[in-house]
Amino acid sequence: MSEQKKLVNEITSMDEDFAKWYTDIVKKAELASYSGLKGCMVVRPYATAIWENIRNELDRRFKELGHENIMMPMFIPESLLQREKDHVVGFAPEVAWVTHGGEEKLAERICVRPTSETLFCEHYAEIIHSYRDLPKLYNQWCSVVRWEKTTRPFLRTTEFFWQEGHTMHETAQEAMDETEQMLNVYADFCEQCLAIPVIKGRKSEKEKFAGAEATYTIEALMHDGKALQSGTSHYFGDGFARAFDIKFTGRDNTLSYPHQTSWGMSTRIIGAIIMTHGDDNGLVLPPFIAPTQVVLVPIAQHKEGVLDKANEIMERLSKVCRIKVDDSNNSPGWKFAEYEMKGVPLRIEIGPRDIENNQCVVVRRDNREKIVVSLDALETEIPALLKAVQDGLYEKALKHRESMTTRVTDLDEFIAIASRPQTGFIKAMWCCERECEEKLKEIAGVTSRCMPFEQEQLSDICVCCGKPAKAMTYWGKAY
RNA sequence: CGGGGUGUGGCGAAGUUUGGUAUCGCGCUUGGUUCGGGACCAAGAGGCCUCGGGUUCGAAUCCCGACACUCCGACCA
Repeated sequence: MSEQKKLVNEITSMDEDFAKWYTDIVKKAELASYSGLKGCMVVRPYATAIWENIRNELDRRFKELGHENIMMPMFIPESLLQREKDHVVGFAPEVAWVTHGGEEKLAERICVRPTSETLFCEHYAEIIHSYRDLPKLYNQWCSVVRWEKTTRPFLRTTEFFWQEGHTMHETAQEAMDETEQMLNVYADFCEQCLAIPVIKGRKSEKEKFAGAEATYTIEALMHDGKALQSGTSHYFGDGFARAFDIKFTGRDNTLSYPHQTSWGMSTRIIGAIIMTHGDDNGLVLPPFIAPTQVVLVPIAQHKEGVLDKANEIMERLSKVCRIKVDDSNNSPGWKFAEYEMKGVPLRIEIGPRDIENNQCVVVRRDNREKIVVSLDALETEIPALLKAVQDGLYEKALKHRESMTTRVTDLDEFIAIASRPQTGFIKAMWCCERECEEKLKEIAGVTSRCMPFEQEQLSDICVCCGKPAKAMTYWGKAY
């Protein structure tokens, strides 16, 4: 790729300054712009359309598994937030508070939801009375607010959009199964629809959600060798149920506490798409979620018959893909660059010469390959090429992750790998003690990403302290 | 929250050291010629120089303060 000429010179190159490259794409591809309030961004129509595609597919998958959507209030009274001790301690530092209604000072402060566990619990306490009321499988699409100190578009913003699933179950086993099932939904979605390979695993005690018994995660590796948590699923046991006094009469006619889960994926995933697939010419979108999958650029469109042909092709192809014609007065070269920057997976060029030969030129965004396609074969060729792009992106991302994953058994080597400009994933054995986790953070600057479900025995001892190891763990620098 | 950087038409910048009529490129509007990798010509429109104080005959420029963005840390799903 590096030998390819850089055609879009408005975007800073990745190697030069990755952070600037990222914000350049966010701005130039018209994904987001800043609002007047710190950390709050305008999600522009293009990014909104991407999010809608993500959302529709996830929503479909959730419902297929029996989940129902619900809409909770955005405000939480302080007393309610404080019901679960670990939870409030975890979130208090980043909560936005409402103190006034109009001019009148409120008797009790109200928090803008940073997450909605407490609201769901309050509601569940009201509606769950019998084992016959279980399970409750609820989900909501909403935005939440966390007063972050450092913000970046999509990756960390004051307000962000997400979905949060909250479920209640009769038994611990059922809840654990749900936790795992939803993590798998996220992982499959990332790999199949977004072409982002992920590592599934469990978070350490230090990294787990405030109030959870166990937190599971899918971790993706970005182009710069940093990790991004891309989705998360928690098992709560009955901790919240006890704190919120949610009880039901069981099959044996005794009172029990239900077992709970929660799981979420946010607009942060758009950041993951940018940083997994993007290149120096801009965004590269996986066809599955691209708002426009094919852009048709007419060449010499003022000439007789060209626009008619273009519209005819669009008409035909709109039955098999999301396609649009750009018949604006910009030059073809301008259009090529523009849609590359916006990451449109395929471009069709059609001009007088093509029409004469009953063909068109199709160009892939991911590898710039130019393919001459007969106009008669478009309905089969275009979907096949879209699939090829989708698969190609996944393969490329997987190869990249593998090339940046290092197995380490020695502490000095660990530190050496961690201090490279692009750390990547480090796989190493760990005793699972917090002391070693903190030490590795201090001397190598990495955090534990997860203990993967797929374990390997690299050695018998912890890479840090030399005591017996309990789990092979992924380490890295994270967003 | 600590340390650095930046803030000038829609976007990107010059001008700030040494105070003196607001500049350039891109974009935008109108008309015309173009059209297979960011076209060209001509004529136009558009600026409380981030905001608030201060110094001065005079401030984009000097001083004080605020805010925002951004990078590096810390924190943080």
